[in-house]
This record gives sequence, structure tokens and C-alpha cells, in this order.
Amino acid sequence: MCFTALMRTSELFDLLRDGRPRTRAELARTAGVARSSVAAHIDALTRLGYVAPVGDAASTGGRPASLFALNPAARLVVGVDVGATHVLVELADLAGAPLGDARADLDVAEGPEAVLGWIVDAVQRLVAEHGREPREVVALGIGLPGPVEHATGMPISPPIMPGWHRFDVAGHLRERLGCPVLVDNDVNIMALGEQRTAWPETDDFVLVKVATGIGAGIISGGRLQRGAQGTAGDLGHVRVPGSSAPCRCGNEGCLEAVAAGPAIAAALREQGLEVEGTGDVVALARLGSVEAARALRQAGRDLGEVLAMLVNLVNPSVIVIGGRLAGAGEDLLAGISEVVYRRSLPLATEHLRIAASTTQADAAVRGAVALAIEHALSPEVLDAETRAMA
Amino acid sequence: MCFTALMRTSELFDLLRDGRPRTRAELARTAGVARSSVAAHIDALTRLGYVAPVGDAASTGGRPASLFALNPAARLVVGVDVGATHVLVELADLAGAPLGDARADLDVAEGPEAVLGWIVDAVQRLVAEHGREPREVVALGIGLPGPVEHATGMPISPPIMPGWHRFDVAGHLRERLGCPVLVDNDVNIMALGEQRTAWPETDDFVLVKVATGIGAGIISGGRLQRGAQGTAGDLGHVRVPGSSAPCRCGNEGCLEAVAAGPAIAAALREQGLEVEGTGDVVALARLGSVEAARALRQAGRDLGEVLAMLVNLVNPSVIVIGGRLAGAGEDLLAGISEVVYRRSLPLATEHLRIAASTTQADAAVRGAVALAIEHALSPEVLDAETRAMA
DNA sequence: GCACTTTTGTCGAGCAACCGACGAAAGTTG
DNA sequence: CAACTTTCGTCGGTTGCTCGACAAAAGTGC
Repeated sequence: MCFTALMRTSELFDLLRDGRPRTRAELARTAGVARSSVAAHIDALTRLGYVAPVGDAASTGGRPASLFALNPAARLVVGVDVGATHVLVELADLAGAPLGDARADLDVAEGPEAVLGWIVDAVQRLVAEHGREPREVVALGIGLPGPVEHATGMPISPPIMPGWHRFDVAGHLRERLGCPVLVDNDVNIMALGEQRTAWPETDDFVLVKVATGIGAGIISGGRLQRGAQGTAGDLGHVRVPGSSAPCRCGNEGCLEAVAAGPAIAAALREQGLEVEGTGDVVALARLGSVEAARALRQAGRDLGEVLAMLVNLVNPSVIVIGGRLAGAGEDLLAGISEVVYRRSLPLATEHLRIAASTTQADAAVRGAVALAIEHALSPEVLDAETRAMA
Repeated sequence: MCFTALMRTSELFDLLRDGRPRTRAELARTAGVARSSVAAHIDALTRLGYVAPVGDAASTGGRPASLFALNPAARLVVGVDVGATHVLVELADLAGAPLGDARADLDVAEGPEAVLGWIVDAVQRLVAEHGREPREVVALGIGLPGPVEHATGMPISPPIMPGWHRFDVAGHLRERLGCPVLVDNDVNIMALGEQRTAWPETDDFVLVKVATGIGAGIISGGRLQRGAQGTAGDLGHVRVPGSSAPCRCGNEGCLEAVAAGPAIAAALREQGLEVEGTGDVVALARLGSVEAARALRQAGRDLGEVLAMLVNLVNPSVIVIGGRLAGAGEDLLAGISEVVYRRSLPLATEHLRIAASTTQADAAVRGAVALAIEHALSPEVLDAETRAMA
């Protein structure tokens, strides 16, 4: 029977996760154990490399205490963002700081073997370029543009990823790279990335990606919400009140048929403007086009109708708008805010903030890195490693 | 440094939580420790009362092994369901089995002192009636008809609970009853109750309560989703596509203004029927009224529009319809299913089940009891008690 | 009733982790 | 440079958990 209030090494490590250096005495006080015990744990963590001394504290009249902190260089992690037509691989340290990346214009429709093969090569190349060992990579996080069963690491009937259905992405990569692999939806990892970098205090967070499609990543109670089949957050085919536009999905009035990039482009074309795709809409808006501004504001209002509902259902305290269209100026955001604050419950909007994404292009890969780090530094993994070394 | 794979007493207890009796050898095998160690832990749990011997297993040729199981009678818990015009208090054992209850037609608008005072009296009376000691009550769960900040146990601007805003419900009850108090929204505890009793395997679950108002309790990834202000799941004032009916909230097209009890009653009155409130609608439907059936089916379709969106956002695997209107026959459910399966993404509806509540009136108080039990038998609480006894 | 089987309870050995102490180390102050 | 202060590293003592052993207990089968 374990009656003593014992300490797992990971508990001590958790106190150092924030990166702030601390003395042994400080740690002993907060953990409530003797200094000598802390010293032993710190020793073990130092031998594993996860913690390193970072100089001395200012002396208070006697021998200065040495400071210890998380050692980001101890291991490597990899984050991967797979888009419809691109792949981005990033090597990072345990603090999430990027060390180097590789990108390719690769179509996801080329199938899992081609895409994952390129990723494996890129990881091995990046590791070698930095003079590190492949076995130093302790986890890889990857986001895919479709529904993913997170527990098994397999895509489930992804619409734009032919050949990927039930392909064992996690197993395939783990076998070739020899590290645990965390697979998730790309909007989910964008949400994670944005939340971890820009809104770390917020436990109830939603990221809405507006581009060619529309999707949301929902973090509730501090945890990513994935749903039963991994399709949670699919805003694109929610019906917008007052619209009956036909959608490629067969239904009508879908949000995507009104407020996504192609829909806005089509609306502008009807006004006689030369607009092809999402990129042209953004370009036009940046040039100060009144028509584009108006179209974006209307798209924002339509999005707002759906987000008002999401606010009532999920009650987040922050909504961030990301995706290419978020970079087209203030109009989209203004339209959204206008409707959300009018249509949602006052109690839910009282402390609600709506903002544009700050990390933008990086968010997804940042989230993938975060996913990997959180696995690699989890108590289970850490304690297992401590035990193995003893 | 804790390198040994040690066992906390609560770990062993978790193996017995399901109520199935087991032998010491069986437990030792699944936990991966020596028989004698298991014996020591079982001993401690038996002394605390949480575990008790329940006879012998069939002999396999030698001395029969004695079986141990969770002892539900070891402690008491209380579940409380506070509605707009009623209060229900239930005393239960650690298996969640009801021992006795007390109910009162009390208006929640009478304020916290009156309502909570009655609850305290009822609990003490129930405990005495069963010849038990007040200190045997180890936790109380309570659901309130409005937004609740679960962490602090306070209602936040509840619309139908004048005088309750930021009243310290948890503190008030804890002080008078001497046990931890868990406070939550009433729809949330209904969801918890329904899920724990009827759908224990389901991690992504939604309960929709349809009565005078409309609300949802969302369980996602096995956890209740409460949101930033505790208002998550507020379906009532979501806008229904194609409706512009004025709502008491000031907006128009709200779900409640179309599909809740009063709205259906009003629709039937327009057809010349004598219908007052929600109760009359249910009564009429049960008598086989064609008009009521049609109205309920239409309400179901409107609800379906909103639930289709919820399915896309949350991706549950089960939706249960509860509340008084769920007892009015198949028409409401039929209308809901019709629209949800048409309007939601195929992937999300593929394994989705929509069903009527089975526990009905009990669900809320069952959920409150579940909340209390889960706190009382949590590893933290249990290990603390083990340590205190030593 | 006797031999055999299996579990039970007890007990001592082993061991891992925690603690407090003590001398050495490394600063500051005058 | 000496006195003082504070931390560091080490070490022995203690605690408390785990394990395996062994005899007693409680069944079965002939």
C-alpha cells in the first residue's frame, strides 16, 4: 500500500515545463519534498538530458544556487502539415522552436505512399542537415486535410484524399521513422497551434478556417474536440438561414456555397469583375476594391449566422478567424462580429473575443509540433523512460 | 526517485468499480502485482468499507477463493434536481441505486435560501429515515435550471432564477451538510444521467431536452462540455432557417419560438383547438389527434434543422431526445430524423443513432447522483482517505 | 476418512525512496 | 584575507511497500 505522498519524476518535470529556470530549493518548496529528494530527481532528468543547469542565481550573501530549466535541445520533434496541394515538414526542439523546414508542392491526391514517402525523406534529410541522430526524434505530429480517427491514426472517407481511406498513416510513419506518430485533422492542428502560441490562457477556443472550404477546430475545456468519427467542427455544410444557393454536396444553402472563396469569387464575377479563385478575391480586397469589401462583409455576415449558433452551442471565449480569406482585410471579421454579437446569447458574448489569426500560415505546423511535444513530454512517456534508464 | 511501477490503492479499486466480484488472484493477474500485495490493498479497502467479501467462488478442486466486490452500502450520496417549479432530492448508494427521495413543488424564484434550506432539511430527513449518519454522505450533486460556473459552483445570470446570480450554492450546501458539492446545469446532468444509465459505451453523446424551453447537454470525448461561462448547449435561441417567428428574447426565428411547447400550443390554437400549455399538447397527441401529430412532426423538422448543424459541429454517435415533449409519441422524433439524416454530412450520420429518452423524469437526478459518485470515488479522494486512515 | 489441491494469512527479507545531517564548496562582506 | 553565509553533494538511517515462502485452512475426490 502506498501511503506516502510520493513523487513521480514527471511531477517535478511538470514544474519546469514552462521553461523558467528554478533553483532546487524553489522546486522543493513548491513540490513539498526535501531538497535532497529534489536533487535526486533533477539528477535523473539531467542525465536524460531533459533538464540542464542554466547558470547560477544571484547570490544572497552565500554560495549562489544553481538554476535548472527545461533543455529544449534534448530531443527533436517533427510537425507535418499536409494540405490539398502542399506538404510542410518542420523540425523543432522541445520548446517548439523551429530548427528547419522542408516544403513541396505535392498533391495529396497522389496517394499515401507518395506523400508519406516524401515526408520520411524530408525528415531524415532535415535531421542529417542539423547533424543530429534519427533516434533523437521522439514524436511526430501530422495534420491531414480530411476526417481522421485520432485513436488509430487513420483517415476516414476523406473527400479530397483518394486512396487514403483507412490507410494506416500512423503505423506507416512509425515503422519508417521509429517514433510515435500523432495524426489529426488539419483544422484541428491549426486550432491547437493558434491556441498554444497566441491564446495559451484560453481553455475554450475555436479556430475557423475560411479558404476554399470552411472548417472549425474546437478546443473545449482545454481539449481538442474530435467527435465520434473525427468530423467535429465541420462548418462548411451547415445551412445558412435565408440562403438557398446550391452546393456541390447536393444540398442547398450550405455555408460553403455562400461564404467560401469560390462562392465569393462567383458573386464578384456576377458583378462583371475578373475574379477566378480565392487568391483573386484576396488580391482585389487588398487593392481596396469596394465590391470585394462588400462581398467579404456579406460573407462575414453569413458566417456570423453560423458562428452565432456555434457560440450558443460551444460557448467559447475566443474565436479566431484563419485561412486565406482572413488575410483579406477587416471586412470579413466585421461582418462576422456584427451578426454574432446580435444573434448569440448576451451571456455567451459578454466575454467573447473575435480576432484574426496572427500566426496564419504557420498555425498548422505549429499545432502539429505541439501535438508531438505534448506526447513526448507526457508523464507516461517520461516516467517510462526514467524507469528504463535505472 | 520513484522507479518502481508502484500501485496506488485507487488503481486496484478502479478494477472493482464495475461491481463485478473478483478473486484476489484475478486482481493480482490484471494488475500485475503479487497476490500478497493485492491482499494488503484489499484489506485496506475492506477496512474503509468500500470493498466487501461477497461469498466464495466455485471450488476448482481445492479451497475456494473468496470474492470481493464494490460495497455500495459503504457510503451515501445525494442527487438533487432543481426545476423551475419543483425540487427532487434523492438519496443513493455508491452503485447509484436509489434509497429514497423527497420532492416539493417549490418555485425556484423563491430564491436560494428557501430552496437550499428545503434541500438541506430533506437530506437530513432522508438520512435519518434510513437510520444512517449524516457524515456517511460523502458527496452531493445538484442541477440548476440555468447557466452554472461548474468550477466555483455558482449560477451566472440565470434568467428564471432571480436572486441566484453568483450565489455560492456549493459553499452554502457544503457548510450545512459537511460534504463536497458539485453544481451543474440541469440539462447537463440529464445528459450525464441518460448516458450513464442507457448508453455507457458512448463517449460522444448529446441529450436534447424539449419542453417549455429547449436545451442540450453535450458529452464529448467522455466529458461534459460546459464552455467558458457554462452556457454550452444552449439550443433554444439558435436561428431556424426559414422561420421569422418573434421570440421572447427579442430576436426572431429562434428555435424556441417554433418548436418548444408553448409555440406548438399556439400553433394548435390557431387551428381552433383548445390547447393551453405544453401538457395539453402532449395529452392531445396521446389521444391520437391528427393536428397534434402534424404540429409535432413539423416541430421535429425545425429541431432537425438545428440538430443537423449540431451533428456537423460536435459529431456525436448518439442523440437522445428528452423532456416532456419527447413523451408525446413518435412524431417529434420522426420529424427530427427526417431532416438530420438529410441535412448532415453522410460520414457523421453513418453511425448516428437518434432515440427517445428511456429514463425520462429520472434522468436529471440520476445524473446528479452520478456526478456525486464520480467525485466521491475519484482516485484523489480515495487515496487521501486511505492515507488518512493509516 | 485420507490424500490431494488450492487459497489464505502471516512473516521476514529485500529494496527503493525519502529525509535530515554534515563537511566541502563557493560565493559575499569588511 | 578572514569571517560569514548559503548551497552542494554525499551518506547513513528510516520508512513503507513489494515479494516470495510457508504453514494452516478449506475445499474435492476416492
